[in-house]
Amino acid sequence: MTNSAKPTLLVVDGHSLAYRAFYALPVDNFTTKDGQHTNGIYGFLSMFVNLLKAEKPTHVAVAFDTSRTSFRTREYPEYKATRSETPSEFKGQIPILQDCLRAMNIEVLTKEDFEADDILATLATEGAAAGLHVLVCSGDRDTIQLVNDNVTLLYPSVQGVSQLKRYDPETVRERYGVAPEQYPEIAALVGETSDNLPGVPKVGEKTAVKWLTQFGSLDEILSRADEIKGVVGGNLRDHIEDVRRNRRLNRLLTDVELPVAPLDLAVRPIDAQAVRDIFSQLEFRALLSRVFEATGTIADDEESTTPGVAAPVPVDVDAPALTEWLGAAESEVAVTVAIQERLPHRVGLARAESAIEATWSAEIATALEGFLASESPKIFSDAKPQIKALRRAGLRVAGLGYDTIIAGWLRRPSFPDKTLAHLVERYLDEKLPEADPTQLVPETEGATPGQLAWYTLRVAAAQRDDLDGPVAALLHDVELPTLLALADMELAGVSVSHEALSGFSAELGARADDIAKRAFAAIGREVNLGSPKQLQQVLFEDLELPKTRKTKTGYSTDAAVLADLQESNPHPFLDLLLQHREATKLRQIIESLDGAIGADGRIRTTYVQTGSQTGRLSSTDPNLQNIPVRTEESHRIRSAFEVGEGYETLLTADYSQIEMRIMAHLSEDPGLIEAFRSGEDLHRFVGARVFGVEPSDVTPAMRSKVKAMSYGLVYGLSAFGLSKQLRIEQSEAKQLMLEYFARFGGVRDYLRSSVEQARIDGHTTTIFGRRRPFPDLTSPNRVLRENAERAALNAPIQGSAADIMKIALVNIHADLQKENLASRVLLQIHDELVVEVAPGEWDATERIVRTRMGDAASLSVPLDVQIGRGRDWTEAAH
DNA sequence: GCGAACACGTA
DNA sequence: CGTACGTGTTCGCC
Repeated sequence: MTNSAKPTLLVVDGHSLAYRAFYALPVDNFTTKDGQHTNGIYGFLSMFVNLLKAEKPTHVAVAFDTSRTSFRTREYPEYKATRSETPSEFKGQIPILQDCLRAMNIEVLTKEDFEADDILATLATEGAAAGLHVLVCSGDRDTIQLVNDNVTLLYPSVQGVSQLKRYDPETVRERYGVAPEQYPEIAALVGETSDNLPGVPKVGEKTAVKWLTQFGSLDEILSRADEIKGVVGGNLRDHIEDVRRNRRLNRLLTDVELPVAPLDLAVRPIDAQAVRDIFSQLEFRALLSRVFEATGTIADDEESTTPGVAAPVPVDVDAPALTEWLGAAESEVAVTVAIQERLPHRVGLARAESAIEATWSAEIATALEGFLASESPKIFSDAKPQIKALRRAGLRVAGLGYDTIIAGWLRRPSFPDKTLAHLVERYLDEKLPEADPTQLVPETEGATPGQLAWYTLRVAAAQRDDLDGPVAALLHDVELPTLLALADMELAGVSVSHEALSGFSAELGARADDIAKRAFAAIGREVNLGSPKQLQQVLFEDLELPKTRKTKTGYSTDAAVLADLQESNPHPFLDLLLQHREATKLRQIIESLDGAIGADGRIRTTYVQTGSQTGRLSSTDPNLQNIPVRTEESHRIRSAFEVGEGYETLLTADYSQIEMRIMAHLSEDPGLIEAFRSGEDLHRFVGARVFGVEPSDVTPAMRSKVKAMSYGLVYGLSAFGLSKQLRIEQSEAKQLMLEYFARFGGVRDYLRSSVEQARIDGHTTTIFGRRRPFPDLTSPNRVLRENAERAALNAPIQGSAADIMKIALVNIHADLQKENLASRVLLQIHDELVVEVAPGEWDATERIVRTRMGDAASLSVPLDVQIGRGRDWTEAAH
């Protein structure tokens, strides 16, 4: 019987081959959006798939080492001891690779205390005995000893893992000059540097083979070592014990006890959906079809359509048909509203096996109204703009059950899939039909609303499976209600006085021109003050001022640097430049705000709910979360934000020191908790402890130092950074931190342990279960790792604060509606809300806001809420 | 026209 | 060598 006719068992050393791939493939091309390295996984799978295709094994297993220690290291602790630490980027890939193999229904074998090669040896031996032809695939030369008439070794060539060289007994003899079973004897004499097994000095492959041919066996060589002359003979006699040890260690075990026998390893069909899911997480696309092809998988079940399957053509319905369709809907319905000129244009709906769509009309709106307002769960992809369009058409949406975009962001806040098209690729491995934007008359049709709803439904089904419990709760209880509140806030907008702004803009423009003239006079020529490049020429070459902090392209000219320069090398130009920057910046802000005022005198921002990695919102077009506040001039800008027509006053409400309170809660530091419970001014209290004085004796200088520290801690501030900010000696900053931690040791312990926990978990978690992955915490690259550490320090604190504010917002929004109040929340600026209060509603509104912000979370310290009232934003801030 | 780099506004 | 954002300008590139 020839080998090719026999059933074939393929056994693979997963560890050694993935390791080779890890070094062979450039990591840059194999990193997912959220930073997971995949080069080892990809390289291994690519080779593995080729093997399956070429060899068509009937039985398959992949073995892995469990750790670097085994019975060999116990016998000889130095075994492999010189190998450098396995890179963490590689280690992390192994469990994922194993998951991939399990999804492919490939047996993954490990055995505590044994190496993968011992598993291969055992399977090879047992497999051959069971009448199988065995293919051993390993990157470890010790496996050469396994080769015989029934066992062939596939060994990666120097070119990399894609080129495997076949070793049968004949090729081994050609290459090494001995029979396969004798190869370990050569290896014992020569030694193996990579395993830290020294051999006989000056003895290489050639000498070893010569001796073996001459004496017949290693035992014979060792017992007749006296007969060998010269230096090598002496070396041999001196290293006989090393050789004996090498031989003991390089003998692979063929009787490891395994949970499976070779005949149990028959290839099984892969779990197509599982493979699709894990590959999409790893962002492997082309590999998917190769796996399917090599494993003969036909992926045509209805849950998981093969790539390229066409979306159904939704039926275009009229209002009665729509009503009937909705009446028959028993499960969740996906909704897509196509928008034109900010109003609904067409609407698509999908539920299992059925997609419909309709052009917007009064009749369609009526048919939809009850369904949309009901609690019946509705699934969207990016619901907010659609809900806003429906609102403009007079329809309210309740029962928001799911949003694929928000869910995708919650799962991976680092790189949200911004569009349904991304999610369709990720979760379904299909392409969303897209209109060709370069064609006036597109050749390819974009997906219709009914098709988009259909895709949304299927993405949601696939996506929900890997949404953890706490994250699913966050989506349902916090994010989706927040989305509805934000839609109302965006629709409301905020009233801004064009008169107040335009006058101020002109004033600042004149001031900037005047400053510029004087600045030019100071240096004797005209430059573009807005060009850092030209400024560098002026400062560091013309004026020969000392070089400052380096940037990528030269030297910094930012405000901090200019202030430093002014102190060390006073020059009138420096101060004028700073003033010019301030005036032009302010003017620019005013101009853009003015331009954003709508016909009704209101500015409408867009909150990007998926806009941050921590859970915060962001605000764009225009950004209303960075309106100036610190200077006198900026108060004039905020004064332009005023109560709108039909309303009585503005209410501002902000959390005081919410991040420090969360720090107190999470760290359980008794001192910090006492600080907040005492009601004393936080920085005064902390200052008294740190400087060992009475609270009443804390000077403004002491207070500001401690304040900077407290805030800095939340960001992972170093002594260097603190000294820089406070303009004090680094030693003083260090001392300050030491004193701080001596008094508030719980804070230090918490900060340390939270980063350590994140390193173990691979992510941080907020009080409400929001997660943020941090793959770089185990990076050997110090810059990457330390950046990740600071971000991981901050994420649970900033994120918990964001959670709390969202919960407060949702509850306030609900209460205002419940009590039928016309007052409404307009703005959210991270820890502050701006509310427009209707006539006669101050008391009720103030009560709701104060209560709901105060009870949004139950921490071990109270949540303090400051409320202000006024006709405009500046006035209301006091 | 587009993107990178810089600068700077907020919490 | 302090986290999280968005926007405007300049400048080099295509």
